[in-house]
Amino acid sequence: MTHCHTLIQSLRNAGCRITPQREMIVEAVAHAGDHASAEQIYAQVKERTRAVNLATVYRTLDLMVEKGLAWRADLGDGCVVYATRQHGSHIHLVCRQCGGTFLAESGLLDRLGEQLEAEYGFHPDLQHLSMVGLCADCRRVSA
Amino acid sequence: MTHCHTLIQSLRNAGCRITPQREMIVEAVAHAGDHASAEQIYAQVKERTRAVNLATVYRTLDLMVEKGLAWRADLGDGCVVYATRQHGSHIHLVCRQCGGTFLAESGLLDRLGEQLEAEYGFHPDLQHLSMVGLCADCRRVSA
DNA sequence: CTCCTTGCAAAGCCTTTGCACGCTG
DNA sequence: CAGCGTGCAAAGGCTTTGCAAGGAG
Repeated sequence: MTHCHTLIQSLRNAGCRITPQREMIVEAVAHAGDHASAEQIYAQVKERTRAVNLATVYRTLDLMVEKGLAWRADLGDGCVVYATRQHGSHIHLVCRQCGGTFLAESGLLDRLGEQLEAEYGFHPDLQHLSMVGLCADCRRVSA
Repeated sequence: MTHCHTLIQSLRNAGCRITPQREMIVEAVAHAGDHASAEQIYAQVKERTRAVNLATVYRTLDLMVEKGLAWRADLGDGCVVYATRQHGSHIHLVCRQCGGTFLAESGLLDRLGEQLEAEYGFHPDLQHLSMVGLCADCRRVSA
């Protein structure tokens, strides 16, 4: 995983020590796809070794966010997920009925971002965005 | 507060019993302005009487949301706020630096909502929307 | 050799729940 | 009077923290 190397390198450059735990956690986040919770990262790492503690996962994730290597997205309902930057920005569509999450192009947001910036001076983190609502399936059912 | 009467009446019509606690909590939410946390509602009610429990506040807020009398907005970071429907829809702009929250016209979202609906079949709750980012002040400081 | 990181366990925080009593309708 | 709603206290889930031992640089 060449991308992991970049991330690890960034951590090293930031003056952080590289431990086996950190390597595995970073790789897990990078592999995790669009988003993964702390618990999911933990589970993935534990498949490779028992020698990792959940507290360490939290600490490492915080570290990655702090160093700008990953995003933390709060999907609401206490559901927090992490993703490496390379996955790019997108909107998390969270269904309030079935709890499912879907992804949408964040290009839709460019215009909104510009407007917020122009009118309010507020610069939104579009990578972090999540929207609650009803997904297509649940709308069909409740209709 | 005539609006409170409407809310109370709605509760009654929904088959709920009207207790002094519920009246006070409903009034507190209606007065609370654009948004208030459970804790803030609790504090506001306690100013009038000691005879209310935080658990009751949570239960009543849940009830109001369930009956469609209030919105629950998850601002991220475990910060959850409530507002009565009369306050209308708006975007919560949450600054990740200073923690401040600002309001923006939700009209900006109409277009986005339509697009999400057309392209993904997803119907977003625009009233519930919050966006994390950097506010004008914090951008100036960190620049 | 220094001191950053880790594991463990305990504490925290916010929210929910079980239960018996009390009040609404 | 029937049974919903309340207070109290305890449990719950997720996350953070303190501390001593261990490993990176």
